[in-house]
Amino acid sequence: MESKKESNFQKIIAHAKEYGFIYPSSDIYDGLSAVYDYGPTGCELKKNIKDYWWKSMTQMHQNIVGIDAAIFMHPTTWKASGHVDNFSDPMIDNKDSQKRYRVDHLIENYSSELEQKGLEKEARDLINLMDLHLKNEDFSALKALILSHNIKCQVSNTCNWTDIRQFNLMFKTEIGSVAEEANTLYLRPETAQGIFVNFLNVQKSSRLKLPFGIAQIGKAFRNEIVARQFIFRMREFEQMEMQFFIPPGTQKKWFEYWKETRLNWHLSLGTPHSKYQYKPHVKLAHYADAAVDIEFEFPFGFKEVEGIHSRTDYDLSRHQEFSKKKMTYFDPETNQHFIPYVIETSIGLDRMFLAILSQAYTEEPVPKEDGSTEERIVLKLPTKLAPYKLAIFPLTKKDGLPEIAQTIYKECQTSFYCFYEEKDSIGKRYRRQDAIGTPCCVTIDHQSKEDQTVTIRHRDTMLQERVAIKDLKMLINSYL
RNA sequence: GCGGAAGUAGCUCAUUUGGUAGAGCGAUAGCCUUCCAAGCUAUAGGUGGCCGGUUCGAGCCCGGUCUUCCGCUCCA
Repeated sequence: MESKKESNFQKIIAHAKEYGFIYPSSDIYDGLSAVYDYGPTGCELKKNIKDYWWKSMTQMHQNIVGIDAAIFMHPTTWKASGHVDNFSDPMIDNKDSQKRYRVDHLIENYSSELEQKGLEKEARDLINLMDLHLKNEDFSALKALILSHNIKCQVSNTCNWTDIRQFNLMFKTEIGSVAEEANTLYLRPETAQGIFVNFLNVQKSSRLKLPFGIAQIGKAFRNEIVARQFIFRMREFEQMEMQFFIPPGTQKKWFEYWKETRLNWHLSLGTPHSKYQYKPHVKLAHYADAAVDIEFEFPFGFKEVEGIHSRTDYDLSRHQEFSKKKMTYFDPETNQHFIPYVIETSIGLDRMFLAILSQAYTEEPVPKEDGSTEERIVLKLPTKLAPYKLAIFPLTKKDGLPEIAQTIYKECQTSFYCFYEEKDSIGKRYRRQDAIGTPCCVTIDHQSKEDQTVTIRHRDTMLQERVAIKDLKMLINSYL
């Protein structure tokens, strides 16, 4: 079973490349680890997922507006958010057990062992030394400290340590032509902070009253130590986030509201409920007072596709503290100033893409005329997400059929994406559209010249019906 | 990061013990046919991941390196 799932995942990856959904980045240079490019069909599908989310958030909610913040942000942003302190840790590996430790945890553990033995002074000295070396980022001194105290790995019970390495999960770069400490910029590791620092701008310019939300879609970057599983964990990825600002004390109610609303959004795409589950966080992040993941059953198991976090007033308070700007909201009804609480919904666009793709990928037997069966591969994408909505085929290349087909193409292309092809047999053309998930194909045949009708062939059922050419556009639009 | 496996045409794979690469599918053009991947003809496409070594000669042997996959590890 497991191996079948795995091989299915391999097939999805191969299919994604073959049909122009996703390629490895810089493919001609053998790819770049954990970075992928979206191809012609892939970028349409991705864009359609984005649009579907964006509209459900902004267009469908009077009190949610969008922004598009820059990827570069003032360096202090990341001090305030806690990313500079929490996102970067010196690590050390034990070569025998192959277990990795955070250096500070390793030394702190040993220090508390010393304390228990009554060696309180030694313990204190050790911690003081560690703090000094950590502050100076003197890794060789830190390693010497570990070795001189004979600190052992709890698994292998040896001191066979690697050198200490810094794993900073934020990508660094410099602004300006001179590389100085003060000019260090980070590529944002999450999009949320762009919303928080714009909270006052948006609230005032849009004259919004609590509760209200700010939505954003954008790239974020994390220098993951290990990034794997295709586009599930990439170093450059795209988030669709909404921060919902509320009065303090109402966070439980709104957390439940968004938890339910967001799951319903996923289910509205037709995916069976059994493919989704909630996973509450047991260990909460430093900023949260409640958190739940919405997990999807990927080919490699249930994994997070979206997170809903009750972030309290942590972010706005921290920005108020670091920027010295008041981040409070004045409630005219109660005549009170306060820092709003925040419920965050954060969905990984690439993960959503993978969820949609793996849910849609289907291999199914097709009975042939001679009684045998063959297999077809079909992407059963929701119609609103499909890259192309309609493929238009003249049955033959002559007798004026291509001309009629082109007329239909021109008529429809203003309303939705169409695909035109006259090459190869009709069956082959149908199957190619199955493979990229086009929900409908119309074929122009000789009868079309007589009575102005065409056959429309449906992707999932493979059934055909005859419709008037003049009704075609309306019919497809009714599916969207 | 550690361990294991792999890298030959767009894809799936061949190439018997070292003698400068083939097939199927796919692609393109044409013919014939026309409602579920039909047939025929022709064409294009590879300095065998990359670098180095051994050898008269390396896709094959050796070393290094990059990338991918699997397992561990990590993942506010």
